[in-house]
Amino acid sequence: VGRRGMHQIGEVADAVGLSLRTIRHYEEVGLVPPSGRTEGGFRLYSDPDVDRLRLVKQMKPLGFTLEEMADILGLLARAGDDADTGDTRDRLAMYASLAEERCTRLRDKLADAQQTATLLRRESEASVPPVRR
Amino acid sequence: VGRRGMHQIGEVADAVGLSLRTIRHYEEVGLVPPSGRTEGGFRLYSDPDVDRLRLVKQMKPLGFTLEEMADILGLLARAGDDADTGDTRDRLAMYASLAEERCTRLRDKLADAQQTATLLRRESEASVPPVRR
DNA sequence: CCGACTGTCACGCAGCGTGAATGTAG
DNA sequence: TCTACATTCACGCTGCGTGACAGTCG
Repeated sequence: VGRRGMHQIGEVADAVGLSLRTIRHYEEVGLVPPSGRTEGGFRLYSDPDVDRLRLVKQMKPLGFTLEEMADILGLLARAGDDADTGDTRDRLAMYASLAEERCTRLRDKLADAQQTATLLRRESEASVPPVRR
Repeated sequence: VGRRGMHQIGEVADAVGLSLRTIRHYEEVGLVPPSGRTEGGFRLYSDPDVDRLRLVKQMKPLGFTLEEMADILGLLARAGDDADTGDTRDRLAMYASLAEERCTRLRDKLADAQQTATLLRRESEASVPPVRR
């Protein structure tokens, strides 16, 4: 645990479950920039930064691009800060609908995956097993 | 429906739900080669070919590489044809285990996805709605 | 001063999407 | 002959993995 509640990348990677490369990549594309750096150039992440990374990780299965996620994080931030033309809410609602669709597609994929897993298991155990004993 | 129970790519794409590009790509990498061609060079897929494509599509959520899938399809074919050193079964069993693991990971992802979707929906409907009327 | 950690390039890779220009089927 | 469908390049893109080489922290 670094000074002033700031954490360096390795620590964050362990905590959140993302690779160093991924976290660095998220900075490159402006998705989750560290809120600080040490004199020598080490990235320093605040607790909110870490939360942000966690949210991104959670959001990943929805299949949004990193750019879209950045957009969403922005909207979420502005959604509380008032100054909503309502536009913010509208766009969030669109993303929410999209997310719901992706969820059902994910469910379908899970069903396919399970079917396939079952098939593989069955084929791997078929007609040979009579353990011969 | 083409002659002799053979189907051309567009038909197959519609039936299976894969893009032309994807189907062609699967041939490029040797995953699902069409079992024939017309004089002029049009790909012709037999019904078993189509089943193969369907299986691949079903298997996709498991996250195997195209190469691994080709391997698996080969094993499945040899699993019935006898001549099993038992090796075929063993490898299938390994893939089955892998598949089962991937399934639980998929379930986790689905859970994350749903959580996120719920969050987005809530944020998009929070505290503003008093439709002002 | 050493070892663990981190930094920046920069290339590689899978799995297609997306034209462009051309040929085939019927 | 016309038109819908198909063919082969071949480059583009996302999201990192994977070194290589060098500097920083404690």
